[in-house]
Amino acid sequence: MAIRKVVERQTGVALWRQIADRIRLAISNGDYDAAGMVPPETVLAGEFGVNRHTVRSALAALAEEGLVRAVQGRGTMIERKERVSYPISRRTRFSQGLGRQVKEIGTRLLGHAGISASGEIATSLGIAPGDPVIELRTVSSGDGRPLSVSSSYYPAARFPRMAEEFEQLHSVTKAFAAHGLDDYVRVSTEIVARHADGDELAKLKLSAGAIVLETHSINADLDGRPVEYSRSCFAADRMKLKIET
Amino acid sequence: MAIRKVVERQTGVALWRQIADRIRLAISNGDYDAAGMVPPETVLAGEFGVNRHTVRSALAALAEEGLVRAVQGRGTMIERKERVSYPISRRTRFSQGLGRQVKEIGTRLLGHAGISASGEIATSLGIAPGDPVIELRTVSSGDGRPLSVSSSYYPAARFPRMAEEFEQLHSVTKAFAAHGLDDYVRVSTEIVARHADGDELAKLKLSAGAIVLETHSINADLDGRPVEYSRSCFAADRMKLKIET
DNA sequence: TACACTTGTCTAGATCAATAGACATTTGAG
DNA sequence: CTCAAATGTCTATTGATCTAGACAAGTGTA
Repeated sequence: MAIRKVVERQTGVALWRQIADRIRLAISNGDYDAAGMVPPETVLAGEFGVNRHTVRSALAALAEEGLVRAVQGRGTMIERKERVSYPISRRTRFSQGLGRQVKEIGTRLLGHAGISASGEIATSLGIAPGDPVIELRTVSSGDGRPLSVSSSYYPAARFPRMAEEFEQLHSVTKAFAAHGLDDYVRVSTEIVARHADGDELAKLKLSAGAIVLETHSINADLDGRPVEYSRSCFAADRMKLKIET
Repeated sequence: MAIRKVVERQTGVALWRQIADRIRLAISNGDYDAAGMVPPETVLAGEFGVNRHTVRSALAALAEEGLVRAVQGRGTMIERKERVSYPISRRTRFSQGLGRQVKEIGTRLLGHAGISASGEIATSLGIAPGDPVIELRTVSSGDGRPLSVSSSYYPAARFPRMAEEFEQLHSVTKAFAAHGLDDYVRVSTEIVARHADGDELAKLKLSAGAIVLETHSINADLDGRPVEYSRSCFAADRMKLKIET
């Protein structure tokens, strides 16, 4: 059959990258599960209507990501296909949600700072502009692959030891508990998608041109008072967000 | 000051496109609101560390999108900056949610078909593989700009006249009501981000390399029986998703 | 072993992306 | 009016991307 899959020229996105993105999507959709392999280069070249060399560039990029492995004479095998599902609900907790999908979860503290709340941070936390907040910058990984980078903000008046507690306990939930807050719920989450900037590419170990899902979320205590405002960037080709309502 | 904003070379994404994406983001973040204009080409070229011609290519792409307008001698003015917020909650209804953000909302039926349920459709609707479902393909616009394309699936046994009713009433909620279903709720929504394919680029009138937010959502009646499974693609640079939990 | 099929490598040429510099044209302020 | 500042247009050059074709080398099957 050889359905012609459309790629566009002169758009500022190289053909090999468009094709790499399409193949990555097909792998993660399970389109090639039957064989466990990507179709031969000549077949892909035919489907996309490009030269075989262009397909090879795309496959080389995916091999660089560790997604596929080419073996001369046999073909190109799929090494990894999963896209981790991150559940968002009233009881969103980072490590719990990923649960069985990844064996080993790590959240590393990149840095922390005491700053004064500006526009969106103050609004989201329901405090006055200029009030002190504590900022935690973290990167989270699953099985060694970075999944997200976050900046989280906490009202310093209520959670003065947030940075130190988090450093010790490696958990926001436990750091809240150390301040006497036993429970909290997700109030709202905003989601946008965009291209990753240079800093995110480095921290998430992405190849440039990659997409991130950026979320702005607010957690509140059971009385509805905001306790955390958080901006996270998820590597879009490794994650999906699952909203439970 | 002239902070060096990072763009990466040899990544398969042209510099002018990376820069266009960054400027679009800055506009939508309101970074240039004070002046109502984009900084001069020479300044942008300095910030990004590229030639002025490269910046001009980026601005030309944004002008093509209708986001900015350049005037010789004056500068490049911002024409449009909003990103429509689409709320997702238990009571998600397309047109209600957009409400005051856009004046005029339209959902156009691209086509419909009677098909038999395959894997994900059957699973999501809780019916047997091979059972008949009705597929509606639609494109939704706000103030003339296309915002999303969707394929929605309904169990034909329960909603046999879905296509005809929708065609008449231009509303899923009303078409459900015509079948005797007065209320339904959003059960789950999965969100991934990826590059748009050729078909989506055309239907959403995007410039290639653009990003879409793809959602897979399930709506159910008040007894928890699924009534709709829907796959939607939102133009990521025009929309954000707001989750209320 | 012989063969079909696959990936790996090389060369050469065409087109696109980016840089560099020069100069024209328009606008708004003094 | 005069001038500075901004966008518009042109030429030339370099490097990246894509195409085209040929052949080498590894794999699995008959």
